[in-house]
Amino acid sequence: MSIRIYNTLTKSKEPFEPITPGKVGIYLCGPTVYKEAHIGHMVGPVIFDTIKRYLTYNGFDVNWVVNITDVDDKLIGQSRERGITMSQVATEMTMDYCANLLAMGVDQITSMPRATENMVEIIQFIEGLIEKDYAYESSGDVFFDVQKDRQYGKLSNRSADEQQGEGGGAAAKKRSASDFALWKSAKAGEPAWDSPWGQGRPGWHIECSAMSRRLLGESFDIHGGGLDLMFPHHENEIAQSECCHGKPMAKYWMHNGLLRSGEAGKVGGRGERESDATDSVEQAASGKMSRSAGAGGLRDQLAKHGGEKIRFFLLKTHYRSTVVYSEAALDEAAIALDKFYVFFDRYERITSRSYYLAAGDDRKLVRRREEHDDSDTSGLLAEVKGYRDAYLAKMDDDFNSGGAVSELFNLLGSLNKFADQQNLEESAKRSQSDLDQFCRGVEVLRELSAILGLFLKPVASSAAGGSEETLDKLVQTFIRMRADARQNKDFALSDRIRDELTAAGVTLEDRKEGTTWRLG
RNA sequence: GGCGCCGUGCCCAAGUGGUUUAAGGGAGCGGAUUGCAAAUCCGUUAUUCAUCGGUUCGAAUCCGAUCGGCGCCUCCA
Repeated sequence: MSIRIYNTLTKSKEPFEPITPGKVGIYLCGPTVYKEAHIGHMVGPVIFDTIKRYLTYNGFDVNWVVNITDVDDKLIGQSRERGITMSQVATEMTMDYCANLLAMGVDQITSMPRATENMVEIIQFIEGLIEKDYAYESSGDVFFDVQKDRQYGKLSNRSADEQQGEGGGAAAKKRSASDFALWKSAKAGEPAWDSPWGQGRPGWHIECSAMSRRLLGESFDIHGGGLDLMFPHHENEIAQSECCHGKPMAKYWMHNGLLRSGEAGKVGGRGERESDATDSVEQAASGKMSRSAGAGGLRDQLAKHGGEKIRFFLLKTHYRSTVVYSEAALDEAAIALDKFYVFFDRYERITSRSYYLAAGDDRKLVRRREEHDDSDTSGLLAEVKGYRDAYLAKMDDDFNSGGAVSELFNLLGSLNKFADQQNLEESAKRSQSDLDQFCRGVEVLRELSAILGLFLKPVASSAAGGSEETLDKLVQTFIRMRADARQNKDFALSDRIRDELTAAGVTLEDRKEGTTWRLG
């Protein structure tokens, strides 16, 4: 079974065959860094981070590029508003973006080129288009001549004359309304770069054509981005690159679904949105996730929920679907995730080792899928293999992370059941061979979840550093007091101790070999 | 208006021609376990996949119509 990818260009799933065997080039359209990111900006990075992990797991050498747009009208606007330079705005917001990516576990990006650092390449690219007569200069501006591109509109299935293009002052300079800017002349006081057409800055689309060529070549394997970028951005990228090079820009075009913000009280959903006659604030906020919709800062959301929860929440659903973001939906994801965290504690009780060390270091986790030893097919391991095969089949099918997650739950259930039945928590009753089987099953769980970028390292406890130890001592004291009460059959007192701890956020669990506790 | 996407149990969600008389998670209910819980396990909640027609030996999966939702056509990921 090989990997298949849904290609927007052909509207069908196609077998994945990279242009150069063994190597994969991916370009993902990144952010315009003028304001702090919101959760919607993380959908693409999270899914492509997962895609890269999966391709690496399958033995490919992946080069993943995410661009940073650091010159643009909105950036200029921010710099004026805040009284700092455009470059300062960009640097600040790029750092914010990168910090958010890391918090979400996105650490697979190979390079993040900035538009302003690629001016030479951009200008050369525009010159090439002018030479080939696909672009023209018009009093300091340069436009792409859409009429010259016979194939224009093939990605989004539109014809050139349907497109409005930029209006305003630029319209008068254009040969036809659908032409779009490659280079914009600078007005007084705007950041500008020297060019053959005078002082100015690049248009929105050209940086992606120029930087992808520099870093990935004239033709590369996968180009990705949000569904909203399909038109006009990606269409224009195709026009620029393919007219310039005379060959396909990217073999596979992938578009992720967009995030919507949902109203409180509803878990989410693809379809309905309740519409009241009154135009309430809540209603205005329920809809497309965008900066204007008051989606809430990602920074706050990350602080509140943690990156792993949000990542899991996004990966639970197929990347091409619309996801509705709400607190209720996130709470549900948290409950589901907890099943794994609870199991990791169980693993630790059984083996006296941290789950996070179960299969060596992280690099070993992302090994080639062929490296499996399936010679041992005894009871548990046969089941484990079944779930692993199902998991990989789901991922092979257009990176169906939602389906893959369900196999993770199946695997988890299998491991819990085995631990129950073979009394693995009671050292006197268990057998070494059962323990070995169990550990090998857990290694598979760790390996498969690593593909999704989950459970790679312990989630930072809400209690900071040193106070963690103090908290444990404190809780242990209560546990001892409660144990005494239980000895004396004073259940009223023992229950009160437990209830009050629960109210304080500490859950107790009585086990054969003693009482344990956890937060939450 | 043009171009697309979607409608699966109480909620979320995979599946897109037969191995599915439909995964997985949440919620509910019943049971095992527990002093009672928590956690875990077992059972249970869609003869049905918006509706109506059609194609087919066979459809949630293909085609058409209808209803409902969503996105893009404005430099929003």
